[in-house]
Amino acid sequence: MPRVSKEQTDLNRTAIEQASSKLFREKGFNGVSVADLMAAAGLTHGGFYGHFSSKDELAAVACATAFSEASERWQKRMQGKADEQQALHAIIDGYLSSQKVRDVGNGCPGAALTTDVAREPLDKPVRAAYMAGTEELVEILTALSPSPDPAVRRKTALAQWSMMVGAMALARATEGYPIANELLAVAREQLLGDITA
Amino acid sequence: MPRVSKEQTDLNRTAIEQASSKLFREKGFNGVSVADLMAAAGLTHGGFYGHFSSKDELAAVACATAFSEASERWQKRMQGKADEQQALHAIIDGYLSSQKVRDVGNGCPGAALTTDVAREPLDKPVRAAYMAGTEELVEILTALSPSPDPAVRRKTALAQWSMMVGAMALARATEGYPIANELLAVAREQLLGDITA
DNA sequence: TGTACATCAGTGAACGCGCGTTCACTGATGTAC
DNA sequence: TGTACATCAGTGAACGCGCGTTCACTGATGTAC
Repeated sequence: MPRVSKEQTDLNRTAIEQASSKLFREKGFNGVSVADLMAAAGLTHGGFYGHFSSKDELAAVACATAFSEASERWQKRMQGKADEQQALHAIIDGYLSSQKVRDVGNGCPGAALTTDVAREPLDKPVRAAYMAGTEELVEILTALSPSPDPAVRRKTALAQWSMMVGAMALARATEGYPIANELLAVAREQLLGDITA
Repeated sequence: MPRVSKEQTDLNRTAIEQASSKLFREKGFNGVSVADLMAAAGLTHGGFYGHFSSKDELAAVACATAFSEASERWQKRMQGKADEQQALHAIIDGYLSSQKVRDVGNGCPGAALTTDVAREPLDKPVRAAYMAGTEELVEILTALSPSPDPAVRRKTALAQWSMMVGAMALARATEGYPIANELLAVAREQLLGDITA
């Protein structure tokens, strides 16, 4: 039953993007096939190239989608918080949860895709997408820094970002061992302690 | 010209391990084929299963090898340093170099293999190898912490480790953009500043 | 508004290719006398 | 020490399989009258 309404076509494309955004984070770019992605979107593999020119192109789109989702998640956590300190607290606390260790598919693409992106050639579109997404999240952290000096705010945000990504990536790789929880706890303590102090 | 002396057999096995240790870090477990690994060791693919029972088993061995190399590299950097503070300085400074961003194959496996290991099932041997290697490096950092309290030393080491791995992984993923160097610089500043302070 | 037809989103078979692993074979190494 | 032979590390063809991508086809959608 081919040919589908324009609305359905858009829905299908969105479904592919969202399935990819999730599956790429879980299994990496090379860990999921085009057929897997299409099946997860409820379609068959042949129609893929009607939506995207290559798997590479989709990787970039899915990466951007994942960062957008993360950004929205952060915005949502900030809502209703009394001040910047509490907003930052909510973001970091939500980020470094042991639940997120297991749920890579709905977690931060910054931590889930690092090495995948790092292994792509420098001119691949996914690299630009990853970098833009990173800046988007660092921007949010920067806005929440208490310092009046913009340079210090930026530095604080970048240091927080490195620690958040590092602790989460390491906790995932050491999942099941005591050190995984230690890493999360120490990062939380250090990052939240810095805020309160 | 098959059948080779026992000494040569050992040399060949070591060559496979070292080539794998490097290539897995560069391209990931799924990014290199058994044939690639054997070719890099100067052999043909068929002989692989005389040395290892599977690619999975080799992944664990290569992971352990990479961490051992890293540990030795750290020990070497510590040599001749006047005190713990200077030794720690040397390790961190060497770790966060922009040269290491490009030379993944000779860099820290902790940062190079995070997501690869995180995607392996919990019972795979490579996970135990990664965890043991992590503990090995964290141990070194712990020994260099200035605090008299063992719990504090451990926490300091874990926080440093998260920051080092996070900054390096992110710098690699954003290589070529200004933020890559920013991330390295900020992490260095924060980690080395903590020492001096 | 109804009808006739062109469009084109999605299907599934097929393509060439590279993967992890197996295996019959080779011939230098190692050993038994 | 020299010789005859068994061993087995390494070779390369072959296996079944899944990959990214292409393409002829289908039939509901969208359009022109």
